[in-house]
Amino acid sequence: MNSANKEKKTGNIRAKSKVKILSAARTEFVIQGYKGATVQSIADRAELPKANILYYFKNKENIYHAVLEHTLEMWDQGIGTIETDKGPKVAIEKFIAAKVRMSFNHPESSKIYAMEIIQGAQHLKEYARTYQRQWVREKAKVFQQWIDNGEMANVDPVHLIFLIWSATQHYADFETQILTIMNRADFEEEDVEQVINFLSDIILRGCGLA
Amino acid sequence: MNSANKEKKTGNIRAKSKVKILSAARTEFVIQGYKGATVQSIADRAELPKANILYYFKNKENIYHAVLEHTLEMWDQGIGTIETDKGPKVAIEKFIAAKVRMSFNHPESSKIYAMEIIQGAQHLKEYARTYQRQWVREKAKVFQQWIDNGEMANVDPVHLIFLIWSATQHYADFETQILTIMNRADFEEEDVEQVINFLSDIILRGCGLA
DNA sequence: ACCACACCTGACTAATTGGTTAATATTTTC
DNA sequence: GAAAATATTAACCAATTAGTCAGGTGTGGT
Repeated sequence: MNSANKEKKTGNIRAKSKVKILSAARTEFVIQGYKGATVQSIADRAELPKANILYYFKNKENIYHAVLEHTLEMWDQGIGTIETDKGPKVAIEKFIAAKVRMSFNHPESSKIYAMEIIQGAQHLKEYARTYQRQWVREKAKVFQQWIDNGEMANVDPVHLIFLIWSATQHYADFETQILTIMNRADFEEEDVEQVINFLSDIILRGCGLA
Repeated sequence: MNSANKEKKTGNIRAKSKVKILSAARTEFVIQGYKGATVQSIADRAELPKANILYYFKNKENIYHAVLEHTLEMWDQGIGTIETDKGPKVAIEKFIAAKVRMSFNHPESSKIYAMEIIQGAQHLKEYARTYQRQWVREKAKVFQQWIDNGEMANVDPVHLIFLIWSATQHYADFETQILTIMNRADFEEEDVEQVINFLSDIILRGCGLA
């Protein structure tokens, strides 16, 4: 038996447990914060004994790192690439739509990430930080070309990315406040589309792309 | 001597200590989170013995509540009122400017508030939550009238408020990320004006007010 | 059957931390 | 300047919690 097969078999139960633990951990870290979330509370939520958690993850920080990494992976997969070959309007529209859907479908990941940044990104490795710098610069360069070609209004591309970023992320991070203000218990499917339409509408017009 | 004078005198040292403690606490709560910030770490930052902290504030939760309350007061004072008597353009411009300045001048307050909301607003009293609902509804009503009068584009007023809120708040909460992306150590005075101009420009145009 | 290895977990420990207390010092008031 | 009120602080305690460990149980391969 080669090592790939072995991994697949013996890793099965391992993988399942890890997923369960990480899911519980994500929730606990959001609600209680890094220090406030206890290994015991994660264990309780995952319905596993505490020692079992620490069998799969060396320590609490390791769990947190795994949660963070998962978030970054998902972010990269979901919105890492912007479709730039059909012009600014499609690019912005699709970017907004993808990011809004991410916010509504995975609010916890967004929240974890937000808290990490707010607290100074102490756990984020250097490469994760500079990676984003590269990402933004790359996209900004494309926007700048569109501006130079007169395909969209002359707005600072970097700040435009911040704007889209913040406006979309807001629906995940400030979920609680938004629901309170809208006097609702939960978001519904049509809310997602409404937000996408609203943001696309106003931001496209703001970019002279109406 | 009347009680006002008495308060003024005996409250002097008390007030000074409290300010020092709250300032230290604010920083600690931002960096470490509620559970992560220890009374000792607050004491160290305030350069006071721990027991002295607990002489002025019954317990840790009390300190946190005081920090939160101070934040809400400042928010209300700085941006509680929108100047609505000069039409939508001035109203939006001034609101954006006030909120951006708040973000750049008091990022820690914004961060504390953001973390509180992200974690489910567990410490926010009911009145604080519903107060904001009233606030948003009131402002939204004004926007709606402008829309009905054809003074601005037909955009959902509530989501417009969310948009301005998030875009401005972002510069406080995601300070770390933004500085990294812009490859800067700190913000400067001209950054504030640039952000105000950028956001006013794009949002006003988005609202058909260019 | 049996071996090797992965998986599981109750019980324990050392360190941290919120909060108390009681004794001392300083300031205010008259 | 003495009494009263306020402020200060070291020492202590009970509770919580991250992480260890030793002794299990299951399981797949031969």
